[in-house]
Amino acid sequence: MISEKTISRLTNYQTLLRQQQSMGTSHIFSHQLADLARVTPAQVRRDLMVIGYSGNPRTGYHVGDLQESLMQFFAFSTGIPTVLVGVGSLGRALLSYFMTGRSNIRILAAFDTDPVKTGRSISGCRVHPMTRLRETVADLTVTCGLITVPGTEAQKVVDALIASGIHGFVNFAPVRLKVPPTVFVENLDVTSSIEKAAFFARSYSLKTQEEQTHE
Amino acid sequence: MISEKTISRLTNYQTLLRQQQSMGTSHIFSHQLADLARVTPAQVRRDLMVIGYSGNPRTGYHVGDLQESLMQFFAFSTGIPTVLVGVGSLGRALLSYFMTGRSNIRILAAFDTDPVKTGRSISGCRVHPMTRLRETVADLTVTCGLITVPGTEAQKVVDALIASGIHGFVNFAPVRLKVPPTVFVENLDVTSSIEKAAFFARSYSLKTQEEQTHE
DNA sequence: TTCACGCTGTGACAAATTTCACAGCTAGAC
DNA sequence: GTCTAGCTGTGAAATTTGTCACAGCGTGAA
Ligand SMILES: NC(=O)c1ccc[n+]([C@@H]2O[C@H](COP(=O)([O-])OP(=O)(O)OC[C@H]3O[C@@H](n4cnc5c(N)ncnc54)[C@H](O)[C@@H]3O)[C@@H](O)[C@H]2O)c1
Ligand SMILES: NC(=O)c1ccc[n+]([C@@H]2O[C@H](COP(=O)([O-])OP(=O)(O)OC[C@H]3O[C@@H](n4cnc5c(N)ncnc54)[C@H](O)[C@@H]3O)[C@@H](O)[C@H]2O)c1
Repeated sequence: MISEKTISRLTNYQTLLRQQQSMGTSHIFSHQLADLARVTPAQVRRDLMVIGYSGNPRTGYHVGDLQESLMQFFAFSTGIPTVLVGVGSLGRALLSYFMTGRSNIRILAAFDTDPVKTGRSISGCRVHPMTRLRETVADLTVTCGLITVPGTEAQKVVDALIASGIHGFVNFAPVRLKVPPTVFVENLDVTSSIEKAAFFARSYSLKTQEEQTHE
Repeated sequence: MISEKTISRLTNYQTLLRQQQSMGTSHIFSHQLADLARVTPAQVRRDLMVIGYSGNPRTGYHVGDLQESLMQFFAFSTGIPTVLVGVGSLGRALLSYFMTGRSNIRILAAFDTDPVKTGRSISGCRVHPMTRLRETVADLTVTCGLITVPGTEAQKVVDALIASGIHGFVNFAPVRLKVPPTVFVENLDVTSSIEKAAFFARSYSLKTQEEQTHE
């Protein structure tokens, strides 16, 4: 079994490699990739073991080949098909970002209960009423659902999407969803992240003050 | 030293306890809180050790007292003062969400380089030009900076905020920032999270198919 | 051709994190 | 008062995650 952390780092390497390739880098050493990703060289080498790509002791990793191996490992060569539920302020921000495709993520359709929002397109993405979820999703082989509805609605929305056959979610609502073990949920709780940053900010800034006092 | 994971869970407990209290719950057992947070009861008890609050074997934890202890541990009784840099589509979504304060997070000011956006208020938050960053932040004792500028700009923005004395950041740009060890950065990379969810979605759905075949 | 340098791949080790399991306690029953 | 069921707090074990360190290899130099 392969850990979440490893997957996160591997997707990060993918992004960094794409950048490097566009800058004309043809080969890269583990310590260089490590610097970019802010991890140790040993970590990079260990992570790359799991995808089975081998580098060369003298020239390092071939950027193009490594990208190819990563692509194959993730099997996302044609982009990641997703749907978004909840076309509020956050939903619209995500649509405007991902519909002007700078990434390999494709938002194929959006859904909302509000009749004011349905029937038209936002940032080039069609917004459907929730009643049409099942039939629309069935046609699309969607890999991942983006949940941007209020917290109170999130559970029923995810239940409906699971019933339509989706196994992966990114949940922006500040609630822990209840899902079967065959479904993966990545929670992106902005509030929680700010609280975390604030906690460490305080503790780091206290540490800094102490050190200054001791000198 | 206390780990990031523990802090994340503790902030989550805080949110859940707030909800429980508003529902009239006066006491809660570790296994109940664990169910809500989707962790094990032992995990809850171990986490609560670090804040020094003790429960009662017969009645569990007193919701009000525990919240009080958490408040004191995090020292955020007056809310978390933040500033936001980059009033684009994502920045505006965050402003509209946090300025209609449902949480303890306060966005005290926003900044942008675009003269079209500066000088006015968005969702009740004043948007300043970047040139006024230093003086404005100096007046405010800000704990956390929210970075919602394009990836290419993120490093210079964070450098400027660090120079103004901010030690904590939530970074939405898809780049790894370079910061001194006295500064904490929480990266919220939406693209990366979707890729992660898509990877596990696929592997879970393959597993499901296999099991069905084996039967 | 031979050598030496500096990298990769990986077994072994170390650290961090989670879970186990149980002593000790406490409120209610009787 | 005494007993007991079922919780908490916490050492110790287990598991997960990251690092070390070095054998082995490929390349360019001589
Ligand atoms: N906006 C932010 O920056 C921000 C920040 C942190 C967290 N969040 C979270 O993200 C979620 C969305 O936030 P928002 O600010 O976009 O809210 P919003 O109120 O602007 O939008 C919510 C949208 O969901 C739709 N909706 C409601 N119930 C629905 C249902 N059952 N099915 C389908 N659609 C439904 C509404 O019609 C609306 O368009 C919330 O859970 C919020 O807590 C948002
Ligand atoms: N919008 C989304 O849903 C989304 C999703 C994933 C990631 N992101 C990331 O979040 C960031 C912002 O995204 P966005 O969609 O809001 O972009 P945007 O282009 O809509 O907004 C960026 C804002 O930053 C301002 N800006 C540019 N350079 C600046 C500087 N040096 N100092 C201060 N302000 C500056 C611009 O004027 C603009 O208002 C980007 O890094 C993007 O990759 C956004």
